[in-house]
Amino acid sequence: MGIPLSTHQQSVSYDLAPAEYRIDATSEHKKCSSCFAYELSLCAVILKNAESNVNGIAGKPLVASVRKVPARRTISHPNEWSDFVPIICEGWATTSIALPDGRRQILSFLLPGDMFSTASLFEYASGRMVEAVTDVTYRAYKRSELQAYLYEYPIVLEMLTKSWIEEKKRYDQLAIDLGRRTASERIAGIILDLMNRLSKRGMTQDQTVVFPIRQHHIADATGLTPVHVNKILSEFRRNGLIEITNRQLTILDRAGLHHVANMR
Amino acid sequence: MGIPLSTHQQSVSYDLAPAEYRIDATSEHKKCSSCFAYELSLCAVILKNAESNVNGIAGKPLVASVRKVPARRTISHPNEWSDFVPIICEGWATTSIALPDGRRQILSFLLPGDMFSTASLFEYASGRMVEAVTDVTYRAYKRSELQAYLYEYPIVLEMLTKSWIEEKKRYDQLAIDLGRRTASERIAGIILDLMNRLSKRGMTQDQTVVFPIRQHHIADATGLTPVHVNKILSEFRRNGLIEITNRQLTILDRAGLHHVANMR
DNA sequence: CGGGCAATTGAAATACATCAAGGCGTGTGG
DNA sequence: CCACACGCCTTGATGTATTTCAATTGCCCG
Repeated sequence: MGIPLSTHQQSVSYDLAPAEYRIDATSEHKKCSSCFAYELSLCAVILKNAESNVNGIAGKPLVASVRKVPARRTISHPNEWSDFVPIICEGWATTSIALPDGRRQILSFLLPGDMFSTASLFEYASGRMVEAVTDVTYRAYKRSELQAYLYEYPIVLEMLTKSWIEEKKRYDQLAIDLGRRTASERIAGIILDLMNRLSKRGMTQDQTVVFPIRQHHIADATGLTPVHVNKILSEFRRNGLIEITNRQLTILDRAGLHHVANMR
Repeated sequence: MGIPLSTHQQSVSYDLAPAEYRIDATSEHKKCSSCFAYELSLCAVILKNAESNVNGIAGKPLVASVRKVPARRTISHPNEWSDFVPIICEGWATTSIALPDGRRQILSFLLPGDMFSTASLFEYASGRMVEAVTDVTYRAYKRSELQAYLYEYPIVLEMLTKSWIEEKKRYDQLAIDLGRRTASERIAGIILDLMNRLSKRGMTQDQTVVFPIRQHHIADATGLTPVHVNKILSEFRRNGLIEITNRQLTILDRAGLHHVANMR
């Protein structure tokens, strides 16, 4: 019939990343506050609360286990049960869902500061697969503790609803991208979107970023075929829009790319 | 370039549906509890709380304005500001987003008991267009009051997070549908999904339902062209899977349809 | 040095879009 | 009551964006 199969054969056995060590968040403060995404993420809120140690529960600082996963390893399986809420500290990961026959759709790329999903605060299994693109380290907060925090500190709740709304907007964009945009638009769009998110985190130098994702990732994120992604990327290069060398992406003609993306 | 334009030309001027009358929810109890979606929706929770009138805020029952909108009218515009959280009582509606050039993607069909979006409890403008398919009546709760309710009654919050998670699952499905499924799968899938949701509401008689949506709605929901939708529906009919007459859809071969949909 | 993963390219196939025309049903105005 | 327009469905012919298939290359890593 013509079904685009998954583009990435999964040869990894079920293998939960072990908690390497447990720390309380405060003791890691220095480390966290130097994180790329510090101000964006829940982490900042959590740590600041732990610091301004005034009322009841702040006396008991939030415990997070730090975990590390090598590149290309599965971090969590669709129906894996977990009592922890993970937030990325370093590296890139993907969340995706798959059809039984292997077709796969990447829902988002996870960057430092991202929770796997906002809903992970309330659900024990996300229904999604999370995979490391590069080596990844993430912090896993105990869900029950984080929830207690949530009810205790209105600002945390507020932060959460805000990021929920953000997430919804991204979903909406994803839907219209996949449903109604051409291949070039989707690919240009995803590049620009990633650039934005990276630059918010201070992870760009001028117009270039380290760009660890493979073409098959782009394919799975855009609902296209790796071959076709390749052709369109070549076209972008030919037209002087971008340049990719050595896992580094640089945008040569931002306006041009924006125009191709047909952005909002 | 080959851009599928919107399939539905919008000739409706900006026109906010007027609040026809204001009532307090308790006085409408009989009406609401006979609603198709009574047990599924927030409404039940709200009314039951209003009834079991024990502590503080329940003394002041939630006020909802009931509004009616004729078929094909726009209910709310993408950046329209509103202090109300709407829940459908009767009729079908769509939520969609559009690109500047007119391409459009339907994100979901709204049925009785559905909120426009779970996030509408927290955001003043959804970024989405909501349009009536049939005549629609909906209830608009004041956001501030509903939020107070939320913080007061844990069960309401619980209900909300549950429906949030449901919503997330639907988003995920939408993404993989649009990104990775064939036209036939998408269309069969949407039919089965609607049947499920309708039957949960008691809106089916045996295998047939009233089916007010047009082919262009299916097109906009599946990311396809009305023409192509038509061809695939014809095929379904030819193969004895479904039958559509007189705004009524009946499923003749559920197993077959399921098989075409390639469902989970 | 071999083997798997990734990128690249060309040729052929196909799923879906576009274009075009006609029909049917319903409401509307003369 | 007819004429007419309009929205919707239907169908065929043609075009094209994207997939599939296949083969080659380079690269990194053990």
